[in-house]
Amino acid sequence: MEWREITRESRILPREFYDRDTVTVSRELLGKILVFGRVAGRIVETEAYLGGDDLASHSARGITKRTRVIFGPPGHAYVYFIYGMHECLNFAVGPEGTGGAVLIRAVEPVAGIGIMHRRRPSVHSVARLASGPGNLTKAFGITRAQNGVDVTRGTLVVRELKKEPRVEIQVTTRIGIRQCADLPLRFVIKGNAAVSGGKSLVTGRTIVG
DNA sequence: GGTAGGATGGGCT
DNA sequence: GCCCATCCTACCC
Repeated sequence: MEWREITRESRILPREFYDRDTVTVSRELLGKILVFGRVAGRIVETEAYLGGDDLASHSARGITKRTRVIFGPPGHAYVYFIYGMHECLNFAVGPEGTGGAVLIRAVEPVAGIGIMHRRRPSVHSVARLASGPGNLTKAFGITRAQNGVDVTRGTLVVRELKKEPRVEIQVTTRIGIRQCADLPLRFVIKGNAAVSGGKSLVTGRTIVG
């Protein structure tokens, strides 16, 4: 897709989009266009991390220096560092003071594909460039420097195409967690090649087909 | 096609 | 000191 088409035929998602319950926002982010600088991709995989009782959420133990962004106003990026080498992108959702967040796990590259290849020289498949939360941030150049930024304005935004193709959503359990591992809170565009784990979905049990 | 294991550092108890 | 919302490589079918 050309940049001209992306900017002309879409609008930046407003704060109200993010100011809703975590599952709704997680589902509706599928098919939207994530943009950072000169790189863009279509979101194909998300996970919901609820506030309150969801022990898999970083927000489960309350407000700390790390988690304060999650409890802040909706529509801000929460970027955290994990396993000593990877960073993961989330959006704070729901009203200020609540602990909901959406993890962006994979996008299908749309623009800036040459840049992504340069950042990930060992990857030769376009669909794999930003497939998985750590791969996505590496391909996009997103780091903890983006933690806390407003994603309704600026260089890191999500855009909604005016003519958005209908997507078929598959729901599974979340990947790579131990607590609350049986909750149906992972959402993918069914059959999309950029979904992490490939087409088999073996790492997350399918709840709704 | 598949999986086992190691790299690596910050957050929190 | 232990846990962790990961990924890559090596190696084996």
